[in-house]
Parts: sequence; C-alpha cells; structure tokens
Amino acid sequence: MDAFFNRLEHYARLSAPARSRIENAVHQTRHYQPRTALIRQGDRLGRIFVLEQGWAIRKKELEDGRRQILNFLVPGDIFDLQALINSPADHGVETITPCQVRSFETAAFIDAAGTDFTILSSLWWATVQEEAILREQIVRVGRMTAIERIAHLILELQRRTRIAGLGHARGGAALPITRGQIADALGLSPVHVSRTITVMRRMGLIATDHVLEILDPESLVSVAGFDDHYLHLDASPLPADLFSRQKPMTAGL
Amino acid sequence: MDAFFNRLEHYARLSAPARSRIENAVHQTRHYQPRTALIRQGDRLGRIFVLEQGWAIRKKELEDGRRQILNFLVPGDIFDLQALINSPADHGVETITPCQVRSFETAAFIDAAGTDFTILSSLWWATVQEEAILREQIVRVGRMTAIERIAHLILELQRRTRIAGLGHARGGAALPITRGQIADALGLSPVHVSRTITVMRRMGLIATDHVLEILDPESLVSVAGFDDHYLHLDASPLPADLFSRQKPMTAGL
DNA sequence: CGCGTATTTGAATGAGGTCAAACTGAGTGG
DNA sequence: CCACTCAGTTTGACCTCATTCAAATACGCG
Repeated sequence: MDAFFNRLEHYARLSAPARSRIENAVHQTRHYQPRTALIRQGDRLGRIFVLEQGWAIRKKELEDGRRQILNFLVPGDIFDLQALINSPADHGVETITPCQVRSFETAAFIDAAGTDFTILSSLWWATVQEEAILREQIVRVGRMTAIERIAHLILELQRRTRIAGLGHARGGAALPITRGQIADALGLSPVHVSRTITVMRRMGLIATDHVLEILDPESLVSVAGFDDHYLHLDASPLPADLFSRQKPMTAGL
Repeated sequence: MDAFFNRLEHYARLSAPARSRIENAVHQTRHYQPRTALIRQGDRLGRIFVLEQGWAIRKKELEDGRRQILNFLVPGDIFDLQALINSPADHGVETITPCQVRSFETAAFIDAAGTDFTILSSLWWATVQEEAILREQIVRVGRMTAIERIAHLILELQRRTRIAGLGHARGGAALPITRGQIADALGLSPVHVSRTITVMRRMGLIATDHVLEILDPESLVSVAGFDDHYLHLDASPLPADLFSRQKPMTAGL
C-alpha cells in the first residue's frame, strides 16, 4: 500500500485504525503489461482503483483515430472516485509502463472514508488536485507554445512524481514517456515534439538518454512560466471541525 | 432558488425538507454587472456560490496577458465545492452578463448535503459532470480543428442551458458570448473565430443576429463529431443504499 | 452625434503539421 | 553472435491552418 498511503499522507497523517480500514477494503492487486486498457470508455465501473506502481494515462479518442491524453497517472493516483455513480466511463485509462493496480470494493472504500475524517479529507484533496491538473492542462493546450507546453508538463510530472515518492530530490525526475505520448497529451505532432525536445536539449534544459531528465530546473521553470501553486503541494489538512457539526449521514434517509 | 433547485432535481427529486434545508443555508443573494470578478485567483473562499441568473466564466491568465477560459458557468452551476479546502483559488471566476449569485455558508451547506442523501447525490453528479466537461474541453482544444471546436462548444452550451431550463426545446439556444470569449475558450484568435463563424453561418448551421443561435442541430452535431454522453444527461440517482451501511461521520474523530 | 466595444475582411506571416526517409536501440530468433 | 523486426526518434522539405497586423464596418449607449 506504499504509494497510496504515501499519497494520502501527503495531505494528512493517517492513524493506525485508518490505515487498517483502508487495508481491509482492498479487493485485489494485479499486475499489467504496458498498453493494457484498465478502463474502457463505456465501461460501468464497480470498483475503485489505485495505481501502486507504474504509469498510466487517461485518454479520449475521436472517431478518426485522433487521440487526446487527458492526464498522466502516477503511483498513488486514484481512478475513479466517480465510480460511485453507476454511469458508463466517458474516457479510458491505459497503462504505459508495467503497472501494479489495487482495487477496492466501492462500499468498503466509502465506509473507510466515511468513518475517518482524515481519509475523507485526503480524498477530497486528491480530487481537488486532479481537477486543478485538468484545468492547467487546458491552459497548456489552449494558450502555450510548443516549448512552453512541454516544459510545463515536464515540471508538473516532476512535482507529481516527487509527491509519489519517486524521483530524486532536485531536478532529476526520470519520466518514462515517449514523444508520441507527449504529443497526444499536448495537442502537438510527434515530429514537432521531437524537434522541440531537441532544441530543449541543446539549451541544456533536459537530457534524453533513454528517459527524460531535467538538467536545469530553474531555466525550465522560466521557459514554462511554471507556477506550481495549482498542485497545492502545501496542502494542509481540512479544518478538523468542518464536518463535526454534521449529523450522521443516514439521518435523512 | 429556481436555477439551483432545477439543476439539483435534474439528478434526483428533492424532498420538501431537503429544499428547506438548502434554503436555510443561503447566506445572501447579490447582483453583479458583466465583467465583474466573482473569485480572483489567490482568493481564499469562505463561501459556496450558485449562479442563479446570467453567465460567467472560469479563467486563468498568463503573465503576458494570454487568457484561457476554462469553462462557462450557466444558471444552476456551483462554484466551488472545493472551497471546503482552505486553499487559495487557482483560477478566477468572472461574470460575462449581468448575474444573480447566491452564496451559502459552507458549514450550513455541508450540513444540508450530509443529512440528505438526494442532495449529496446531486452534488456528486454535478461534480462529476463538471470534471467531464473539463476533460472534453481538453479534447476540443488539443485535437479538434477550429470549426469542430466551435461547433462542439456551441452544442455543449446548448445542452447545458437546456438543463438549466433556459433555451428552447430544440436547436434554438441563444448563447450570449462574444467571438473573443469563444477564442479564449478554444485556444483560437478572435479573428479566426469570426472567419469560422462566418463559414458556419454560410453553411446554414447557425445564425448570428446579435446572439448565436443554432439553425441546423443535426449537421452541427455531425460537423463537431459531438457525442453528448460525457454530459451524463441521463443521470440517474445514485443507488440509494450506497451510503446506507455507513457509520456516522463523526465516529472516527 | 460620438465614443467604446465587437465584428468583419484582406494581406502577409508563422508555428506547427504532414510526408517521407534515415537512424537508433531493444528484443528475439536462427 | 548476427540478422531481423518493431517501436520510437530524428531530420529535411514542403504545406496549411491559424495568427498577426491593419483598416473598415457595425452597434449600442450616453
């Protein structure tokens, strides 16, 4: 449970009982090869999943094959809390590296969240953060140049892998993503991504010996106009009394 | 409370007590001129707001003035449930027409949601829908041509205004948005939006006598490749027993 | 009327796309 | 160990969709 606990504890310290509640909600753990569909568009989801190891993507595809990567999933990420609504998935999730995925019984998961405030609080933070990432993605794709988009995405992934407990302290995040994936995430062509990355390499911003690495974080931030505020890295626990006046959830039923 | 109730009841029928709980949570109602900032990036939010009348936008701005509209807000939309976390807003909200906005005490609002399952369920649906809209926005901006983006956005707004109880039964949604706003939403220049809309008008898809109106919904859908599934228009209530096994929320504190 | 804002149209420019070919590197099988 | 394959990357040449700049036009509104 390392990645998941690690993630939740980024937002709030979990008590021992809280941890065991979560552990008890686990349904199973599976391994997947790269390029495996974890959720297909149209699926009705009965479970909640957590990515424990590896990288995955959320994606949507158009009729004619055009593909848009909505977001990258890194260890500790949850998909999908919105499984609670019994509605077909409006997008797909697919592994891009070998992955370890844990699944939870929805009801048990909700029990755990509902009975422990720190869990609920952390889950809410995770949701807020994911939405913020989607919004920033819109800005990248809508209003940034190619080099800005790429630099910005690299920095976001570096921050996120740091939270996930991967990646090194400074610069050196190693991102296992291809030019084609970057292109599909940023609304560019693979060819242009390649060209732009070559430029960035020549500028000394990054290195690309097999995986992408950050060499000059400061300059990269400046190229991207990157402000990591939207990631809420300084997440503080919700005020502990936020729900305290609340009656039991079942009161209204 | 028309727009808000109307919206919530799109997802689940509200009981009379549920309605009055919501009504009691209202803090105040205010009117705003167009181009008024409702939330400024960096604000810490103490309230939850509902747009009762008029249109607004969520937006982010880059240092050099480039602007990205993340989403349009129509009557019945909530901003922001994420106010629960006491964190500075990572984006702004601004009126684009005269607006009526209702604000809620966060605690009272949570009380209402926590004590009534239908309210909670509807709020969750609204959150899921908003996230889906953000994802679709990424696809538009990342992978669609100018005419596809515009047609797609028009159709989304038409569907959403229909939920909001505005707009007419078929085609005729009247959208009070300018070329410049469309451009900032879709990552285009106002000039090109103007050109493209001219083309669409000549194709008989839309009319633009002061407000934008849909003339030929079917062709527009085909031009946009529009599949309204992501809007979850067929929202059904959450399974009523979803939370029923749950212990009181305070149990873990 | 006169001012500010939005829209339209034209002409020139440019960022990024497409097509195509060469190159790299990690398997994999002979 | 080498040949072969397959996926990813790089580079060049050309093209196109959308941007920019600029000027003209329309539209409230005081």
